[in-house]
Amino acid sequence: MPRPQPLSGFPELLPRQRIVEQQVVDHLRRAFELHGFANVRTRAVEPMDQLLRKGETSKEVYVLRRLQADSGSGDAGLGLHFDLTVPFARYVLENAGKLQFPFRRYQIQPCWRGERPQEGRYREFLQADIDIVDQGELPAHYEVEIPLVIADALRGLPLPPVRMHVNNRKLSQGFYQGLGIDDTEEALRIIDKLDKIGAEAVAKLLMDELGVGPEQAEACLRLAEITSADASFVDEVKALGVANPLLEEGLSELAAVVEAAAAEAPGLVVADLKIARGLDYYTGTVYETFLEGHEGLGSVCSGGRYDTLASDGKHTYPGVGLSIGVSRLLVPLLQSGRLTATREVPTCVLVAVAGEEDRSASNAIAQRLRARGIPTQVSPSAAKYGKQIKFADRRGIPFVLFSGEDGHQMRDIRSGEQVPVDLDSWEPPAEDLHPRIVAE
RNA sequence: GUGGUCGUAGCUCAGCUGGUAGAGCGUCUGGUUGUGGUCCAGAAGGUCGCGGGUUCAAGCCCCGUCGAUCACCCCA
Repeated sequence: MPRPQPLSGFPELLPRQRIVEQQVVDHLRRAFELHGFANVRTRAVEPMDQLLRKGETSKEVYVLRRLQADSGSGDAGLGLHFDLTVPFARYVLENAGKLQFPFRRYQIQPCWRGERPQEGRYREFLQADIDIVDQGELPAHYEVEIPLVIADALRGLPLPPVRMHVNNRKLSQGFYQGLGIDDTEEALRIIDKLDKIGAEAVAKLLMDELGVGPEQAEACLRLAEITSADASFVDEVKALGVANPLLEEGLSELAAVVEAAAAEAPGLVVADLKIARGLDYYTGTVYETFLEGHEGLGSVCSGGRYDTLASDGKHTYPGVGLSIGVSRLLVPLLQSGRLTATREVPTCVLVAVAGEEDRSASNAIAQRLRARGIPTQVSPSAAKYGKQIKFADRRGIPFVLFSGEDGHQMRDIRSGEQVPVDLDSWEPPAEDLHPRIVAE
Protein backbone atom coordinates (compact mmCIF):
# COMPACT_ATOMS: atom_id res chain seq x y z
CA MET A 1 0.00 0.00 0.00
CA PRO A 2 1.45 3.38 -0.93
CA ARG A 3 1.81 5.85 1.88
CA PRO A 4 -1.60 7.51 2.34
CA GLN A 5 -1.71 11.25 1.94
CA PRO A 6 -3.46 13.66 4.23
CA LEU A 7 -6.97 14.71 3.38
CA SER A 8 -7.35 18.33 2.47
CA GLY A 9 -8.88 20.34 5.29
CA PHE A 10 -8.86 17.51 7.83
CA PRO A 11 -5.72 18.14 9.84
CA GLU A 12 -4.39 15.43 12.15
CA LEU A 13 -1.88 16.11 14.86
CA LEU A 14 1.19 14.24 16.02
CA PRO A 15 1.19 13.03 19.64
CA ARG A 16 3.26 15.96 20.85
CA GLN A 17 0.90 18.44 19.17
CA ARG A 18 -2.17 16.61 20.39
CA ILE A 19 -0.86 16.99 23.95
CA VAL A 20 -0.98 20.74 23.44
CA GLU A 21 -4.50 20.63 22.03
CA GLN A 22 -5.69 18.36 24.80
CA GLN A 23 -4.24 20.60 27.50
CA VAL A 24 -5.74 23.68 25.93
CA VAL A 25 -9.15 22.01 25.84
CA ASP A 26 -8.75 20.91 29.47
CA HIS A 27 -7.82 24.44 30.42
CA LEU A 28 -10.82 25.92 28.65
CA ARG A 29 -13.09 23.36 30.22
CA ARG A 30 -11.82 24.16 33.70
CA ALA A 31 -12.24 27.88 33.11
CA PHE A 32 -15.77 27.53 31.77
CA GLU A 33 -16.76 25.36 34.70
CA LEU A 34 -15.25 27.85 37.13
CA HIS A 35 -17.79 30.29 35.73
CA GLY A 36 -20.62 27.84 36.23
CA PHE A 37 -21.18 26.72 32.67
CA ALA A 38 -22.61 23.22 32.31
CA ASN A 39 -21.46 20.97 29.52
CA VAL A 40 -23.64 19.72 26.74
CA ARG A 41 -22.80 17.45 23.85
CA THR A 42 -25.04 17.49 20.82
CA ARG A 43 -25.18 14.98 17.97
CA ALA A 44 -23.01 15.53 14.92
CA VAL A 45 -25.96 15.86 12.56
CA GLU A 46 -28.91 18.19 12.30
CA PRO A 47 -31.84 18.18 9.92
CA MET A 48 -30.99 20.20 6.84
CA ASP A 49 -33.84 22.63 7.38
CA GLN A 50 -32.38 23.49 10.81
CA LEU A 51 -28.97 24.05 9.31
CA LEU A 52 -30.13 26.11 6.39
CA ARG A 53 -32.73 28.30 8.05
CA LYS A 54 -32.23 32.00 8.65
CA GLY A 55 -31.16 32.45 5.06
CA GLU A 56 -27.71 31.07 5.65
CA THR A 57 -27.18 30.54 2.00
CA SER A 58 -23.88 28.92 1.16
CA LYS A 59 -22.76 27.27 4.37
CA GLU A 60 -21.19 24.40 2.44
CA VAL A 61 -22.92 21.91 4.66
CA TYR A 62 -21.75 18.32 4.44
CA VAL A 63 -24.78 16.19 3.76
CA LEU A 64 -25.17 12.71 5.21
CA ARG A 65 -26.09 9.92 2.85
CA ARG A 66 -26.50 6.23 3.49
CA LEU A 67 -24.71 4.24 0.84
CA GLN A 68 -27.39 1.58 0.63
CA ALA A 69 -30.29 3.99 0.65
CA ASP A 70 -32.87 3.43 -2.07
CA SER A 71 -32.78 6.30 -4.43
CA GLY A 72 -36.53 6.63 -4.24
CA SER A 73 -36.92 6.50 -0.46
CA GLY A 74 -37.53 9.63 1.54
CA ASP A 75 -34.25 11.39 2.27
CA ALA A 76 -33.55 11.86 5.96
CA GLY A 77 -32.09 15.24 5.03
CA LEU A 78 -29.30 15.27 7.57
CA GLY A 79 -26.16 17.36 7.52
CA LEU A 80 -23.11 17.78 9.76
CA HIS A 81 -23.33 20.90 11.90
CA PHE A 82 -21.13 23.82 10.82
CA ASP A 83 -21.07 25.50 14.23
CA LEU A 84 -22.31 24.83 17.76
CA THR A 85 -24.75 27.71 18.09
CA VAL A 86 -27.37 26.33 15.73
CA PRO A 87 -27.39 22.84 17.29
CA PHE A 88 -27.54 24.44 20.71
CA ALA A 89 -30.53 26.58 19.77
CA ARG A 90 -32.31 23.43 18.62
CA TYR A 91 -31.30 21.62 21.82
CA VAL A 92 -32.72 24.43 23.93
CA LEU A 93 -36.05 24.31 22.15
CA GLU A 94 -36.17 20.54 22.35
CA ASN A 95 -35.43 20.47 26.07
CA ALA A 96 -36.87 23.79 27.15
CA GLY A 97 -39.12 22.11 29.71
CA LYS A 98 -36.19 20.41 31.42
CA LEU A 99 -33.72 23.26 31.47
CA GLN A 100 -33.39 26.01 34.05
CA PHE A 101 -33.15 29.53 32.66
CA PRO A 102 -31.00 31.49 32.33
CA PHE A 103 -29.10 28.50 31.05
CA ARG A 104 -25.38 28.70 30.66
CA ARG A 105 -23.59 25.95 28.81
CA TYR A 106 -20.27 25.22 27.16
CA GLN A 107 -19.72 22.82 24.32
CA ILE A 108 -16.43 21.69 22.80
CA GLN A 109 -16.92 19.66 19.65
CA PRO A 110 -15.81 19.36 16.06
CA CYS A 111 -17.65 21.22 13.33
CA TRP A 112 -17.58 20.72 9.58
CA ARG A 113 -17.68 23.10 6.65
CA GLY A 114 -17.08 22.16 3.04
CA GLU A 115 -15.06 25.26 2.22
CA ARG A 116 -11.71 25.37 0.47
CA PRO A 117 -9.13 25.00 3.22
CA GLN A 118 -6.51 27.61 4.00
CA GLU A 119 -4.17 28.23 6.87
CA GLY A 120 -6.39 28.35 9.94
CA ARG A 121 -9.49 27.28 8.02
CA TYR A 122 -10.26 23.64 7.85
CA ARG A 123 -13.13 21.42 6.81
CA GLU A 124 -13.15 19.73 10.19
CA PHE A 125 -12.28 21.89 13.14
CA LEU A 126 -12.71 22.07 16.88
CA GLN A 127 -14.79 24.83 18.38
CA ALA A 128 -15.22 25.74 22.05
CA ASP A 129 -18.48 27.55 22.52
CA ILE A 130 -20.12 29.23 25.51
CA ASP A 131 -23.61 30.67 25.53
CA ILE A 132 -26.08 32.05 28.01
CA VAL A 133 -29.70 31.70 26.99
CA ASP A 134 -32.72 33.04 28.80
CA GLN A 135 -36.43 32.80 28.30
CA GLY A 136 -38.25 35.89 27.03
CA GLU A 137 -35.74 38.58 27.98
CA LEU A 138 -31.98 38.40 28.22
CA PRO A 139 -30.42 41.01 30.50
CA ALA A 140 -27.73 43.09 28.81
CA HIS A 141 -25.15 42.36 31.50
CA TYR A 142 -24.57 38.93 29.96
CA GLU A 143 -23.11 40.69 26.93
CA VAL A 144 -20.48 42.00 29.34
CA GLU A 145 -19.98 38.71 31.14
CA ILE A 146 -19.39 36.48 28.14
CA PRO A 147 -16.23 38.19 26.86
CA LEU A 148 -14.84 38.27 30.40
CA VAL A 149 -15.29 34.52 30.69
CA ILE A 150 -13.41 34.10 27.43
CA ALA A 151 -10.69 36.42 28.64
CA ASP A 152 -10.40 34.34 31.77
CA ALA A 153 -10.27 31.14 29.75
CA LEU A 154 -7.55 32.37 27.41
CA ARG A 155 -5.51 33.81 30.23
CA GLY A 156 -2.87 31.41 31.44
CA LEU A 157 -2.39 29.81 28.05
CA PRO A 158 0.98 30.52 26.44
CA LEU A 159 -0.58 32.18 23.42
CA PRO A 160 0.17 35.52 21.84
CA PRO A 161 -2.00 38.25 23.37
CA VAL A 162 -5.52 38.53 22.01
CA ARG A 163 -7.62 41.61 21.36
CA MET A 164 -11.36 41.49 21.15
CA HIS A 165 -13.03 43.95 18.80
CA VAL A 166 -16.59 44.69 19.77
CA ASN A 167 -19.42 46.46 18.07
CA ASN A 168 -23.17 46.55 18.43
CA ARG A 169 -25.40 45.96 15.46
CA LYS A 170 -28.04 48.30 16.83
CA LEU A 171 -25.46 51.06 16.81
CA SER A 172 -24.49 50.56 13.19
CA GLN A 173 -27.93 49.83 11.89
CA GLY A 174 -29.46 52.71 13.84
CA PHE A 175 -26.82 54.97 12.39
CA TYR A 176 -27.59 53.81 8.86
CA GLN A 177 -31.31 54.22 9.50
CA GLY A 178 -30.64 57.72 10.75
CA LEU A 179 -28.92 58.38 7.45
CA GLY A 180 -31.96 57.13 5.58
CA ILE A 181 -30.40 53.87 4.37
CA ASP A 182 -33.03 51.13 4.07
CA ASP A 183 -31.03 47.96 3.59
CA THR A 184 -28.95 48.17 6.76
CA GLU A 185 -28.03 44.47 6.55
CA GLU A 186 -26.36 44.97 3.21
CA ALA A 187 -24.68 48.12 4.45
CA LEU A 188 -23.14 46.12 7.31
CA ARG A 189 -21.94 43.47 4.90
CA ILE A 190 -20.23 46.08 2.76
CA ILE A 191 -18.68 47.91 5.70
CA ASP A 192 -17.32 44.58 6.91
CA LYS A 193 -15.04 44.53 3.86
CA LEU A 194 -13.36 47.78 4.84
CA ASP A 195 -10.10 46.21 5.99
CA LYS A 196 -9.81 44.15 2.85
CA ILE A 197 -10.79 46.42 0.01
CA GLY A 198 -10.22 49.87 1.50
CA ALA A 199 -12.29 52.97 2.03
CA GLU A 200 -12.66 54.01 -1.57
CA ALA A 201 -13.92 50.64 -2.74
CA VAL A 202 -16.35 50.49 0.19
CA ALA A 203 -17.71 53.93 -0.62
CA LYS A 204 -18.17 52.91 -4.22
CA LEU A 205 -20.00 49.74 -3.22
CA LEU A 206 -22.27 51.68 -0.88
CA MET A 207 -23.16 54.11 -3.64
CA ASP A 208 -23.52 51.50 -6.37
CA GLU A 209 -25.30 48.78 -4.46
CA LEU A 210 -27.41 50.79 -2.06
CA GLY A 211 -27.78 53.99 -3.99
CA VAL A 212 -26.61 56.14 -1.10
CA GLY A 213 -25.21 59.58 -1.72
CA PRO A 214 -21.53 60.47 -1.34
CA GLU A 215 -22.14 62.26 1.97
CA GLN A 216 -23.94 59.26 3.42
CA ALA A 217 -21.20 56.94 2.25
CA GLU A 218 -18.66 59.26 3.82
CA ALA A 219 -20.60 59.22 7.10
CA CYS A 220 -20.65 55.42 7.07
CA LEU A 221 -16.90 55.37 6.61
CA ARG A 222 -16.37 57.91 9.37
CA LEU A 223 -18.40 55.68 11.70
CA ALA A 224 -16.45 52.59 10.67
CA GLU A 225 -13.16 54.30 11.40
CA ILE A 226 -14.03 54.87 15.03
CA THR A 227 -12.26 52.71 17.54
CA SER A 228 -11.51 53.19 21.20
CA ALA A 229 -10.48 51.24 24.26
CA ASP A 230 -12.96 53.10 26.45
CA ALA A 231 -16.35 54.74 26.08
CA SER A 232 -14.96 57.76 24.29
CA PHE A 233 -16.32 56.43 21.00
CA VAL A 234 -19.77 57.61 22.12
CA ASP A 235 -18.82 61.25 21.78
CA GLU A 236 -17.13 60.59 18.47
CA VAL A 237 -20.28 59.02 17.10
CA LYS A 238 -22.43 61.83 18.42
CA ALA A 239 -20.17 64.33 16.73
CA LEU A 240 -21.21 62.82 13.40
CA GLY A 241 -24.63 64.33 14.01
CA VAL A 242 -26.89 61.37 13.32
CA ALA A 243 -29.91 60.87 15.58
CA ASN A 244 -31.81 57.64 15.88
CA PRO A 245 -33.32 55.72 18.83
CA LEU A 246 -31.77 52.40 17.82
CA LEU A 247 -28.41 54.13 17.55
CA GLU A 248 -28.79 55.47 21.09
CA GLU A 249 -29.58 52.01 22.39
CA GLY A 250 -26.58 50.53 20.67
CA LEU A 251 -24.30 53.27 21.97
CA SER A 252 -25.22 52.71 25.59
CA GLU A 253 -25.04 48.92 25.32
CA LEU A 254 -21.64 49.01 23.69
CA ALA A 255 -20.38 51.56 26.20
CA ALA A 256 -21.42 49.25 29.01
CA VAL A 257 -19.53 46.32 27.51
CA VAL A 258 -16.38 48.31 26.85
CA GLU A 259 -16.31 50.02 30.24
CA ALA A 260 -16.87 46.83 32.19
CA ALA A 261 -14.24 45.00 30.18
CA ALA A 262 -11.74 47.84 30.61
CA ALA A 263 -12.23 47.60 34.35
CA GLU A 264 -12.06 43.82 34.65
CA ALA A 265 -9.68 42.86 31.88
CA PRO A 266 -7.69 45.91 30.85
CA GLY A 267 -6.45 45.89 27.28
CA LEU A 268 -8.64 43.02 26.14
CA VAL A 269 -11.56 44.75 24.54
CA VAL A 270 -11.67 47.59 22.09
CA ALA A 271 -14.76 49.16 20.55
CA ASP A 272 -14.40 48.88 16.80
CA LEU A 273 -17.36 50.19 14.90
CA LYS A 274 -16.58 48.47 11.64
CA ILE A 275 -17.09 44.98 13.04
CA ALA A 276 -20.25 43.58 11.50
CA ARG A 277 -20.18 39.77 11.37
CA GLY A 278 -21.58 37.95 8.40
CA LEU A 279 -24.13 35.85 10.25
CA ASP A 280 -27.39 37.70 10.24
CA TYR A 281 -28.89 36.17 13.38
CA TYR A 282 -26.92 38.54 15.57
CA THR A 283 -29.02 41.40 16.89
CA GLY A 284 -26.86 43.29 19.38
CA THR A 285 -23.30 43.08 20.54
CA VAL A 286 -20.94 41.34 18.14
CA TYR A 287 -17.42 40.17 18.92
CA GLU A 288 -14.36 39.30 16.89
CA THR A 289 -11.01 38.37 18.38
CA PHE A 290 -7.58 38.60 16.83
CA LEU A 291 -4.28 37.06 17.81
CA GLU A 292 -1.64 39.72 17.98
CA GLY A 293 0.93 39.10 15.29
CA HIS A 294 -1.41 36.70 13.51
CA GLU A 295 -4.15 39.02 12.35
CA GLY A 296 -4.06 37.32 8.97
CA LEU A 297 -5.62 34.25 10.53
CA GLY A 298 -8.83 36.16 10.95
CA SER A 299 -10.96 36.03 14.04
CA VAL A 300 -10.09 33.22 16.41
CA CYS A 301 -13.07 33.78 18.66
CA SER A 302 -16.33 35.29 17.52
CA GLY A 303 -19.93 35.58 18.53
CA GLY A 304 -22.60 37.92 19.63
CA ARG A 305 -26.08 38.37 20.88
CA TYR A 306 -29.02 36.81 19.10
CA ASP A 307 -32.59 37.53 20.11
CA THR A 308 -34.58 35.11 18.05
CA LEU A 309 -32.37 32.22 17.08
CA ALA A 310 -34.49 29.88 19.18
CA SER A 311 -38.20 30.35 19.16
CA ASP A 312 -41.08 27.89 19.33
CA GLY A 313 -43.73 30.43 18.53
CA LYS A 314 -44.83 30.86 22.13
CA HIS A 315 -41.50 31.58 23.75
CA THR A 316 -38.33 33.04 22.41
CA TYR A 317 -34.97 32.25 23.90
CA PRO A 318 -32.54 35.10 23.37
CA GLY A 319 -28.91 34.35 23.95
CA VAL A 320 -25.39 35.60 23.78
CA GLY A 321 -22.33 33.50 23.09
CA LEU A 322 -18.79 33.27 21.87
CA SER A 323 -16.95 30.48 20.10
CA ILE A 324 -13.23 29.92 20.32
CA GLY A 325 -11.87 28.45 17.11
CA VAL A 326 -9.57 25.98 18.81
CA SER A 327 -8.25 24.57 15.53
CA ARG A 328 -7.82 27.95 13.93
CA LEU A 329 -5.98 29.16 17.00
CA LEU A 330 -3.76 26.14 17.51
CA VAL A 331 -3.07 24.31 14.27
CA PRO A 332 -1.06 27.08 12.57
CA LEU A 333 0.97 27.65 15.74
CA LEU A 334 1.59 23.92 16.08
CA GLN A 335 2.52 23.36 12.47
CA SER A 336 4.95 26.26 12.44
CA GLY A 337 6.51 24.97 15.65
CA ARG A 338 5.77 28.11 17.66
CA LEU A 339 3.79 26.00 20.08
CA THR A 340 4.82 22.60 21.29
CA ALA A 341 4.87 20.33 24.34
CA THR A 342 7.78 19.52 26.62
CA ARG A 343 7.49 15.86 25.60
CA GLU A 344 5.55 13.67 23.24
CA VAL A 345 4.39 11.11 25.79
CA PRO A 346 2.73 11.54 29.19
CA THR A 347 5.48 9.42 30.75
CA CYS A 348 7.44 11.09 33.54
CA VAL A 349 9.62 8.15 34.57
CA LEU A 350 11.13 5.33 32.55
CA VAL A 351 12.01 2.33 34.71
CA ALA A 352 15.16 0.73 33.36
CA VAL A 353 15.32 -3.05 33.00
CA ALA A 354 18.61 -4.69 33.94
CA GLY A 355 17.74 -8.00 32.34
CA GLU A 356 14.61 -9.69 31.09
CA GLU A 357 14.59 -11.77 34.28
CA ASP A 358 14.14 -8.51 36.20
CA ARG A 359 11.18 -7.26 34.17
CA SER A 360 8.53 -8.25 36.70
CA ALA A 361 10.49 -6.47 39.42
CA SER A 362 10.62 -3.36 37.20
CA ASN A 363 6.87 -3.66 36.58
CA ALA A 364 6.28 -3.72 40.32
CA ILE A 365 8.43 -0.64 40.81
CA ALA A 366 6.53 1.19 38.05
CA GLN A 367 3.26 0.28 39.71
CA ARG A 368 4.40 1.83 42.99
CA LEU A 369 5.09 5.12 41.22
CA ARG A 370 1.80 5.01 39.32
CA ALA A 371 -0.06 4.44 42.56
CA ARG A 372 1.10 7.89 43.58
CA GLY A 373 -0.03 9.44 40.30
CA ILE A 374 3.34 9.50 38.53
CA PRO A 375 3.01 8.45 34.87
CA THR A 376 5.53 5.65 34.47
CA GLN A 377 6.49 3.12 31.85
CA VAL A 378 8.96 0.27 31.82
CA SER A 379 11.79 0.11 29.31
CA PRO A 380 10.85 -1.96 26.27
CA SER A 381 14.08 -3.96 26.35
CA ALA A 382 16.96 -4.80 28.62
CA ALA A 383 19.32 -3.09 26.21
CA LYS A 384 22.46 -1.36 27.36
CA TYR A 385 21.65 1.45 29.76
CA GLY A 386 22.86 4.00 27.26
CA LYS A 387 20.17 2.83 24.89
CA GLN A 388 17.50 2.86 27.53
CA ILE A 389 18.40 6.44 28.38
CA LYS A 390 18.28 7.28 24.70
CA PHE A 391 14.83 5.74 24.47
CA ALA A 392 13.67 8.17 27.16
CA ASP A 393 15.53 11.09 25.65
CA ARG A 394 13.91 10.66 22.23
CA ARG A 395 10.50 10.97 23.75
CA GLY A 396 11.36 13.71 26.18
CA ILE A 397 10.82 11.52 29.24
CA PRO A 398 12.70 13.45 31.95
CA PHE A 399 13.59 10.70 34.42
CA VAL A 400 15.08 7.22 34.23
CA LEU A 401 15.05 4.99 37.29
CA PHE A 402 17.81 2.44 37.83
CA SER A 403 17.52 -0.26 40.47
CA GLY A 404 20.20 -2.52 41.83
CA GLU A 405 21.49 -4.19 44.93
CA ASP A 406 22.22 -0.83 46.49
CA GLY A 407 18.70 0.52 46.00
CA HIS A 408 17.10 2.89 43.52
CA GLN A 409 18.68 5.78 41.67
CA MET A 410 16.72 8.43 39.79
CA ARG A 411 18.50 10.12 36.90
CA ASP A 412 17.36 13.44 35.50
CA ILE A 413 18.57 12.90 31.97
CA ARG A 414 18.49 16.60 31.12
CA SER A 415 21.08 17.50 33.74
CA GLY A 416 22.64 14.07 34.13
CA GLU A 417 22.18 14.36 37.86
CA GLN A 418 21.56 10.98 39.45
CA VAL A 419 20.62 10.51 43.09
CA PRO A 420 19.49 7.67 45.33
CA VAL A 421 15.74 7.87 45.98
CA ASP A 422 13.11 6.36 48.17
CA LEU A 423 10.49 4.96 45.79
CA ASP A 424 7.55 5.68 48.03
CA SER A 425 8.30 9.32 48.69
CA TRP A 426 10.10 10.58 45.57
CA GLU A 427 8.21 13.28 43.71
CA PRO A 428 9.21 14.89 40.45
CA PRO A 429 9.24 18.68 40.36
CA ALA A 430 5.63 19.78 39.79
CA GLU A 431 6.45 21.09 36.32
CA ASP A 432 7.78 17.71 35.25
CA LEU A 433 4.89 15.53 36.41
CA HIS A 434 2.94 16.10 33.19
CA PRO A 435 3.94 17.49 29.80
CA ARG A 436 3.62 21.24 29.56
CA ILE A 437 2.88 23.58 26.69
CA VAL A 438 5.83 25.71 25.63
CA ALA A 439 5.83 28.63 23.23
CA GLU A 440 8.53 29.41 20.66
C1' G B 1 -16.83 26.30 -5.40
C1' U B 2 -13.31 29.80 -8.95
C1' G B 3 -8.21 31.26 -10.01
C1' G B 4 -2.53 31.52 -8.94
C1' U B 5 2.06 29.26 -6.86
C1' C B 6 4.38 24.93 -5.14
C1' G B 7 5.27 19.12 -4.40
C1' U B 8 12.83 15.46 -5.03
C1' A B 9 15.28 10.71 1.37
C1' G B 10 12.14 11.05 8.06
C1' C B 11 13.29 16.92 7.90
C1' U B 12 15.45 21.35 5.16
C1' C B 13 16.76 21.72 0.30
C1' A B 14 20.27 21.18 -4.47
C1' G B 15 19.71 18.87 -9.31
C1' C B 16 22.58 22.97 -15.94
C1' U B 17 19.43 23.91 -22.80
C1' G B 18 15.51 16.81 -21.14
C1' G B 19 20.79 12.14 -20.85
C1' U B 20 18.59 6.36 -15.80
C1' A B 21 19.34 10.91 -8.22
C1' G B 22 22.77 14.52 -4.48
C1' A B 23 24.06 17.41 0.27
C1' G B 24 23.28 18.77 5.35
C1' C B 25 20.61 17.27 9.53
C1' G B 26 18.29 12.98 11.50
C1' U B 27 18.22 7.36 11.82
C1' C B 28 20.97 2.60 12.41
C1' U B 29 25.73 -0.11 13.43
C1' G B 30 30.63 -0.04 15.36
C1' G B 31 34.71 2.49 18.09
C1' U B 32 32.59 2.46 23.79
C1' U B 33 32.10 -5.25 27.58
C1' G B 34 25.61 -2.04 31.46
C1' U B 35 24.75 5.29 32.04
C1' G B 36 22.76 8.77 26.42
C1' G B 37 24.10 13.74 24.43
C1' U B 38 30.58 15.20 21.91
C1' C B 39 33.96 13.03 18.38
C1' C B 40 35.48 9.28 14.55
C1' A B 41 34.31 5.33 10.93
C1' G B 42 30.66 2.85 8.25
C1' A B 43 25.58 1.68 6.62
C1' A B 44 20.54 1.92 5.50
C1' G B 45 17.00 5.02 3.35
C1' G B 46 14.01 7.80 -2.99
C1' U B 47 7.96 3.98 -7.80
C1' C B 48 11.35 12.38 -7.89
C1' G B 49 3.03 13.16 -4.76
C1' C B 50 -0.02 9.91 -8.10
C1' G B 51 -1.87 8.66 -13.24
C1' G B 52 -1.46 9.44 -18.33
C1' G B 53 0.99 11.80 -22.67
C1' U B 54 5.26 13.80 -25.85
C1' U B 55 10.40 11.87 -26.69
C1' C B 56 15.55 7.32 -28.54
C1' A B 57 15.53 9.29 -23.43
C1' A B 58 11.32 12.93 -18.45
C1' G B 59 12.78 14.94 -11.62
C1' C B 60 12.79 18.70 -15.73
C1' C B 61 7.97 19.52 -21.18
C1' C B 62 2.17 18.73 -21.68
C1' C B 63 -2.70 17.05 -19.53
C1' G B 64 -5.32 15.21 -15.42
C1' U B 65 -5.56 14.19 -10.29
C1' C B 66 -4.27 14.47 -5.00
C1' G B 67 -1.88 17.44 -1.31
C1' A B 68 0.17 22.28 0.72
C1' U B 69 -0.39 27.42 0.38
C1' C B 70 -2.36 32.24 -1.37
C1' A B 71 -6.42 35.36 -3.37
C1' C B 72 -11.85 35.48 -4.11
C1' C B 73 -16.20 33.75 -1.45
C1' C B 74 -17.24 32.93 3.40
C1' C B 75 -15.77 32.44 8.23
C1' A B 76 -13.79 29.34 13.78
